[in-house]
Amino acid sequence: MKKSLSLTEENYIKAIFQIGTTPESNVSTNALADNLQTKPATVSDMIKKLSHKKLIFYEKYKGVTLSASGSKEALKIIRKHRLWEVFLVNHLNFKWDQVHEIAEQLEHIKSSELVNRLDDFLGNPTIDPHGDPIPDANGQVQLGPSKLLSEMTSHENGIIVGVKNEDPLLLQHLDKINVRLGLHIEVTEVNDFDQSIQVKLADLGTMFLSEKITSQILIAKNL
Amino acid sequence: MKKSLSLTEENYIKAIFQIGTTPESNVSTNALADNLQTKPATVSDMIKKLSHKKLIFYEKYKGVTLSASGSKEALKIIRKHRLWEVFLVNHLNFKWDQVHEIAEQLEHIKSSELVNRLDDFLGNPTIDPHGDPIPDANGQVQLGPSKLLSEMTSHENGIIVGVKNEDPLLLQHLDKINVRLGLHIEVTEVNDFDQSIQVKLADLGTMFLSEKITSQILIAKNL
DNA sequence: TTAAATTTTTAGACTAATCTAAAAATTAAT
DNA sequence: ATTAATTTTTAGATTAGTCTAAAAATTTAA
Ligand SMILES: [Mn+2]
Ligand SMILES: [Mn+2]
Ligand SMILES: [Mn+2]
Ligand SMILES: [Mn+2]
Repeated sequence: MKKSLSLTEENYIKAIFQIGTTPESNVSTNALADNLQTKPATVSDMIKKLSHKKLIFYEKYKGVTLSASGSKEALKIIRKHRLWEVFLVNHLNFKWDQVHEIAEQLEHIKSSELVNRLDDFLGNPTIDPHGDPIPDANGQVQLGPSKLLSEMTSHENGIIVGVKNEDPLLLQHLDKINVRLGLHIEVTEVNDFDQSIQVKLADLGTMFLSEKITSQILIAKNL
Repeated sequence: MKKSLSLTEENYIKAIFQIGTTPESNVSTNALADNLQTKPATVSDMIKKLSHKKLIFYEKYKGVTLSASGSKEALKIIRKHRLWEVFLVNHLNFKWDQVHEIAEQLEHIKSSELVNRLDDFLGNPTIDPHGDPIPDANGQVQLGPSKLLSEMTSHENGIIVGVKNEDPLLLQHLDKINVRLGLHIEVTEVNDFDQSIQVKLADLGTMFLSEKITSQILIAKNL
């Protein structure tokens, strides 16, 4: 039986997964240090360990990518994180801006039985409170097509399906201006100078959104 | 703001609380080493640290007792442990013999907001699945009078209100012989030789119970 | 009340995770 | 194509938590 990952190792694996885009872009030492709020020297050490454990592929000075077993571990952690976020919002009445920090702790609880029962208790949700897809017990994620609101042009429309970032300040702001998942949105005007746009939100009227915000909002085609 | 306790420190504080009886019996180094599955030398070191942090009172070679702040911390951890056990049994359909290990992890999740919301979600339970009282948000526990089944004499009767031990093998055995919390029990005979007793359980008829079992079962007066 | 047994503490060492400072390799700019 | 800037790795320390072995204190027994 292979020994289970330490909390720190889990956080590295998750960070590598989340920084790395598809397909396999090599994740740099500095990017990891940044993401994990640690120093490059520390990352270099940990990378050697994870590489030795065959969780990542590593060539000196070339960055890392997850191996198959590394990806599997990452997906398990992300699954737990997102299921717990659903629990916190749907059953404990937390707001979507309050759950990420707590889920950062809960995602490390080790018990596959617990995760699967939690999944059932929650009704096998497919997305978390921020619109992120929840991997199933086999690590499969199904992810509908979507694009950033910042990439849409005049008269394009769709449904708000996610936010890319879980910064509480962003989420609270979106709450305040009534931008929520599931709402229909239509771009009415794009300002070429600063990329700010005007949108019509469901039946709540029109509003202006800065590029800082539109670059964090995911829209799906309104089929 | 005082830095929060490490997972290890929390486990020491909890162990000291649970070993120490009322009033303040000094908890020995060996008892702690035993309970925490570690070595006396390790305990000696940690004791110095906890003493320095004023969580325990310590005199060399004399054992330790919790300070007021130490007790407060212990009660917070125990509250979390027991609330999570209620969640696991009542909402995720775990059996009472399956929850202790998982609760050992969940009890270290740090968020008072989470604990209090969980408490409300569960309906502010006063006991956990093993009959142990759950401290409230202020650390208050209310504990009805009870005695061990092993201390009862012929014709005494009462209600089964708790088990002292969470060993899965004990709990599974109690399940198998239909010994559950809330049942009425009457001692029909005590065997002086081996302290085994015969009992009448609710309307399930009579059975024999060894001292090993009766010494783990708590009975309250049937008022 | 000495001696023996037990408990507890100290001394010294190890691992995981971290840091700073400096060296080495890579990448970008002249 | 050299040089300069940046990134990454190594070297050497540090802290928390742990261990073994040995010394010191306490408790128990003769
Ligand atoms: Mn999150
Ligand atoms: Mn999320
Ligand atoms: Mn328990
Ligand atoms: Mn319990």
